[in-house]
Amino acid sequence: MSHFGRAGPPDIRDTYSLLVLNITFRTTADDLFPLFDKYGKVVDVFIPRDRRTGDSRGFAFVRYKYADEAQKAVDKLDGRVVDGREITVQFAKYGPDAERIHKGRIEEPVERLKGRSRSRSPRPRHRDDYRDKDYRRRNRSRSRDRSDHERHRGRDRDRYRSRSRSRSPDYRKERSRGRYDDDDKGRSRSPHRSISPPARGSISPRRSPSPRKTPSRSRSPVARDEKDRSPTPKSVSPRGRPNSRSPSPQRFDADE
DNA sequence: GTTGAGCGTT
Repeated sequence: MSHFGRAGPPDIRDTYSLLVLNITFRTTADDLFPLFDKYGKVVDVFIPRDRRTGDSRGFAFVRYKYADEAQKAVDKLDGRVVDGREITVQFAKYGPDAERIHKGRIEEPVERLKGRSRSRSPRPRHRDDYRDKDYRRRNRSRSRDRSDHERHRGRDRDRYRSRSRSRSPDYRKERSRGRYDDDDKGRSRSPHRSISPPARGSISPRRSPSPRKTPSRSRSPVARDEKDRSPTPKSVSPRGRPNSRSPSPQRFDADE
């Protein structure tokens, strides 16, 4: 596939990694290999792609055997138009294992800085607030696994939702906190109001299309008690049958 | 089918 028939990094002992950016999404390692191999000995060419879709991310890693050749390739291929797109070739700053890289060369792993190496350079936010870009950046840094439930669909809607959740409560606190607070309090303190569904302001994480048919069992035992007791008060005898229908007979013991 | 700043896999 992307690799030369190998699965994983071949040998990064003395290789120089080059980062190729701005490449087309259709460009594959096979297309870059001959291009980079012309300027030096290319050990391996890897193009990070999505694990689900399998699409290229738009950048590739070209590993050279010698730094001089890599430098030459950078100087020659940097700015070269590939597949109708100007690619950007530069030395990789970070290694696959977050190891220290000196001039694109992967140096020996440093135990002391290993934990700290994770902290990448704090790149300034270029765009104002791109949702798609943001999720990609975060996922790449934190988790490689990202959901594709909404990749190119419902950007406005998603953005709104995200904003609402992302926004700190303080933001709306100044605005609707007073009103909501009052409402919440009145709703919470009012015993006559059983359970009130979240009108708005609170979105349920998951909606159950098929509600349970037995809410009285674990919902409100008191209601059941009252119901049972009403029609058949004799049935429930605290003395005759201490624990036959009582949901919590321990109470009696505890009470005593 | 879409996109475009960035740093990687058995």
